[in-house]
Amino acid sequence: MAATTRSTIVAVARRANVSPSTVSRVMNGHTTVDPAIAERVRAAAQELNYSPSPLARSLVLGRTQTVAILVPDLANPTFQGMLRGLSRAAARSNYRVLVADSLETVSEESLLAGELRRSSDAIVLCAPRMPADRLLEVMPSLAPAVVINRDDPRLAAPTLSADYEAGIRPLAEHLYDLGHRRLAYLEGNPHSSSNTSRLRGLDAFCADHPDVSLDRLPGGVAFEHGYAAADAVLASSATGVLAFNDLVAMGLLAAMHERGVAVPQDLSITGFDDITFARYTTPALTTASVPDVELGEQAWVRLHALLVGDAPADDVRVLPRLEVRGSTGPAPTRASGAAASSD
Amino acid sequence: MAATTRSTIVAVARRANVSPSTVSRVMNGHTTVDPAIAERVRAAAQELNYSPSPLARSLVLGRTQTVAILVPDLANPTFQGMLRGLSRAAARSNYRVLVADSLETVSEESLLAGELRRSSDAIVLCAPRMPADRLLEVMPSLAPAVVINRDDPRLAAPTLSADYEAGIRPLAEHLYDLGHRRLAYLEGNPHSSSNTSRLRGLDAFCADHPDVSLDRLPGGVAFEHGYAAADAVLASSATGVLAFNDLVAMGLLAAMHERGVAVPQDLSITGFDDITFARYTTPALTTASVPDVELGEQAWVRLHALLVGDAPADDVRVLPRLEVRGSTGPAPTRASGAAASSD
DNA sequence: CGTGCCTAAGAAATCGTTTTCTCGGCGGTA
DNA sequence: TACCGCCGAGAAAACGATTTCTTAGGCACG
Repeated sequence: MAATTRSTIVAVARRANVSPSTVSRVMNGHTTVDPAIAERVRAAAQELNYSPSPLARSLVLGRTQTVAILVPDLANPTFQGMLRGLSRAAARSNYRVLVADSLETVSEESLLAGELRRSSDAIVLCAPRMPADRLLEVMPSLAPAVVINRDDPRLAAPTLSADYEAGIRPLAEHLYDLGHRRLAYLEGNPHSSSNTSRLRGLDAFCADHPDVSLDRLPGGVAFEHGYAAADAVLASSATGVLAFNDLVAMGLLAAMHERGVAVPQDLSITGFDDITFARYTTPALTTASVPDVELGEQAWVRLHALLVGDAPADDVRVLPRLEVRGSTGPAPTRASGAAASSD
Repeated sequence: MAATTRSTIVAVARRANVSPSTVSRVMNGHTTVDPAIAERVRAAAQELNYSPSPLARSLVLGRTQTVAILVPDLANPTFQGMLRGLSRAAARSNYRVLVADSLETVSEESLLAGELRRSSDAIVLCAPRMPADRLLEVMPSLAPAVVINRDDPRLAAPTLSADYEAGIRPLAEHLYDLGHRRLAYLEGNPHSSSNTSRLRGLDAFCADHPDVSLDRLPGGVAFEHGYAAADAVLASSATGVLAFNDLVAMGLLAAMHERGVAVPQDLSITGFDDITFARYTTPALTTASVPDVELGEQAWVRLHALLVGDAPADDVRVLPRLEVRGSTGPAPTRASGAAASSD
């Protein structure tokens, strides 16, 4: 019968008439023990429905068989993808994943990271809004750790990132090739590293195309932010809009639909990330594809190397791939332009 | 200076010239200790950058400050929502979340659940495909635990569920009211409880409407399954399709679009769950809304009650809410029917 | 002035393992 | 036959905290 109280190693030892050491040895198959005794121990363990306490093991072994991941927002499909990639890859090595999202609390992010790290063996840090100096400050206490989407060269930890700076350019060029000259960028969080990266890319683009005007508009990171930005977009008289990410683009898309603004005839919209659902919007979203699941998997590969002391694998820097779909089209002629044309 | 090696409680004790007991007392504020000494201890702790090992605490306190959640598929937005709800609610009580998805390995699901449970204080079990008897068998060893979407009355654990049986009926009635008489149901996993629940609901519906014919077609749980079912749907000559969930519906939608079948003019399609993206498809998806995030939050409420020994809150059984959007419309007249009309 | 209680801090037990360390016995060789 | 070395199993230390148990000292009261 299964013991009502959790059975311990000494219970098994008593039942098999051996010492706890021997039970441990049998369970872990470390040293060679007399086959007869081993069998007796296994039987006793079975009867008592014994399995070693992970806690006690962790304490003495110094490893928890757990990795943590901190993401800014569990509602964002991109971070969900990273979590999924990490979780599945780690599971293959019999590691579990401790998850937390920091929501909007940038201030306590580093404390949270520390706590997570202390109850796991390693951590994946995805904190686009944490100030660079603070990040550098806490990193040593977080090791082993990998960082996602922070490209500060001073970071000692392995880094996985998408090259947002280079990745946004093809989107802009795409719009340019379609004849768009008045563009708007719906910003993400102003202080996030991924936002500033995109801005750098766009600045470079503008420098190469003096005939383009680019408006920076307040945006955000989710549907509602894109939705709320609709009026500002129309007021800007831009014909092409680069949204911070797919969610923002979808929100904008919905708002434009409600206002009767035709996409892409009156207005072209691009997203970023290529979340699964980007191809199912109306029209399907032109975007730049970031392999989130793969980033999560690769994060595990880096972490695993750190954990077993292997030579650290190279940093990963993926180039987002332009994905042209229906939400972008030729720039409207001046006459048939969007409602905002002032004359 | 921060110690290079993790500082322990005895290090702090030595530095403050007190016993480890006193340090512990100060850190936890349990007994009253001399203010001067307390200050000395705090200073020492600060200087050594000390924070107690969660592992050691867990071992002696018998709680890990962690809850686990097992979901069948981390890629499914519904389970992501539950995870999010759980994680955020638990975080408010300073609990962390250990996450795992069982993917397609039903066989090892109960082992995985046990492992997860043993390294946490409680578990949320979301295992729609685990056989009922096996579920009943493992539940005792998993307590404290809550179960999501299993309505077996023999279950001792608190249960959170959506009433799929009752919830699918309004969808069917909706199609019926639109004139559809030939319906098809794209099944989920045949052995999943949520699939059989829907089937029960549909059977009842059919019993009340003898003039309706319902085809059961093999489907699945993800985009690709819905996509792949397109030909079978057309061959069935159904005018209204109830997909197992929104993902399947979206896959079907895409396939129909490619085939030039107009939705809802030629074919009406409904989903289930009302994932965030359901309103952004073309046309937007008629579906039944399940509050996944709230289910996750309520799971935490139940778990928390169990953990602190409160009276268990009532089981939750939510009724999915019909959400009519653009993917359903009047049944086509016989002449203008879908491509499958054989003449 | 002595006894008793209360407080505050240290000593030691505990949580459940793993892993040295130690010791007894056995076999092989000189 | 005696000794050395090895092997298998138990004893004990360690992991890093918390918490009971103990004890010393101070204060109040008789």
